[in-house]
Amino acid sequence: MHILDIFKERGFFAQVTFEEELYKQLEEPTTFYVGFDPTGDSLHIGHYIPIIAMAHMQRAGHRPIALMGGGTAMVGDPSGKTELRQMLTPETIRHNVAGIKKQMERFLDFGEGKAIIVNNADWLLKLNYVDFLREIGVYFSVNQMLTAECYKQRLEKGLTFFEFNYMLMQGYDFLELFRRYGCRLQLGGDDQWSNILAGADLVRRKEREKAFALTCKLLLTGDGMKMGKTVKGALWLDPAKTTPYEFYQYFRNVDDADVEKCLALLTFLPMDEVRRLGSLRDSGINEAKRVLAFEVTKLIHGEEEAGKAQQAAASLFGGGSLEGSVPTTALSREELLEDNRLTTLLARCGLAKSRGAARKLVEQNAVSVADVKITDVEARIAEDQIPADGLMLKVGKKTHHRLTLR
RNA sequence: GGAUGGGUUCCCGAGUGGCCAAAGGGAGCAGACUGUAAAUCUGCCGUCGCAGACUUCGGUGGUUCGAAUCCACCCCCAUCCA
Repeated sequence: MHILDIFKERGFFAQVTFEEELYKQLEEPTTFYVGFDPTGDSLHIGHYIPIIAMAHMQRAGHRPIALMGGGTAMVGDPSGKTELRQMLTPETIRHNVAGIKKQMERFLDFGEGKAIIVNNADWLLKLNYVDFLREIGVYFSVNQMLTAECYKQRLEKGLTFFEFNYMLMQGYDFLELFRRYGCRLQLGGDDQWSNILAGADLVRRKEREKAFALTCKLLLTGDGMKMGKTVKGALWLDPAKTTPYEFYQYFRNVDDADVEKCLALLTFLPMDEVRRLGSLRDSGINEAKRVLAFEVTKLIHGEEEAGKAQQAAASLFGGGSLEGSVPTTALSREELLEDNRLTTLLARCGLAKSRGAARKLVEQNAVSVADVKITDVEARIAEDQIPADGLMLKVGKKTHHRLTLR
């Protein structure tokens, strides 16, 4: 099956240039790239679709380049956000790149010549302003740029020249990658369409060579919101930032309407299976959600962690003995003796932001200790109430936490 | 550089001297209902907290018993003109 048809079938496809030509191009091994902002040392679920797309491409015999935007991060993409980015130090970028690469290795084979990882700071920071304008600037029409969707929105709110240049920088990346590695395709989220187009156009004009742009649908919830936001912020791929259990739970709880879409985009399950699971209705769709949560967690954290998360979820929600991995906080005896009020413990375990917040949760009937609802804000937990395998704290219906003594 | 209109709590957006921690909506959290879903209804929703205290309305100073609200200067944004 042609890779573009796979993309279409699984719902990746958003926009593409020269579709016919690209079909032909992709019949032979092609080098392509996806850009990532190394603004943090972990990827989150928003980065995940392009990564999966890269993996599909690599499986189809193409060579991916993961471009770290160490240079472009110094300007910041104006599409979407209004704030200026923080300037990153080279050390931070190196640290972040290392972290991100590690996560990508689960999906991409970085073996000899199979995939490339580069940082655009290597060429962008060396650029000379006048040379750049003369070489690259001449190929950009301001009139045309202003009609780009990403700038149109900003024209209402204000756009600095500083940010306006972002598109040229990203365009230049494509040109540079074409020159260095013969890269002919840039892939990205649909919000990157204008920027990607700029690069493909630049290669075509400057080098008179074929270059293509392809964007993937963004991971949106049924009501058009960006997916992957949780109480704690983004849904991270780093287990230290978002535990496998939390990760699993996020997908276990997606909207019915989003299940099939997520299965197609986020897993490698065959489409027949995806369609079967997606067609389940009412409580039957819970099976689909379990599969979705397990598969995605497996891809990111490995089968073992996914299994543990699934077990934990099953026992917590289905009753029965507790197995698997539930977030746990270990307290020393001294800490417990110091202040054993339930509200304090909830705050310590991160189940509430503060004692005040914990108090409110208790008042609202949200807290259970070892499956017993606690309504007394002054409740205390004695040492002998904590079994060896830990005391289960529950906030709301879905947040479980284990408290143990060291 | 000039003229005009603006900058309010996570977001949108009311508020023009005390009744303002600040309407309303959204988001978020919790409760009920459910299928660990959605929709709906209810409560919470600046910070810490038992009470109560403390900090916010672009910034800095000022007027006043009292300022998000009045004055001065400054910074930022939008629109139009140069």
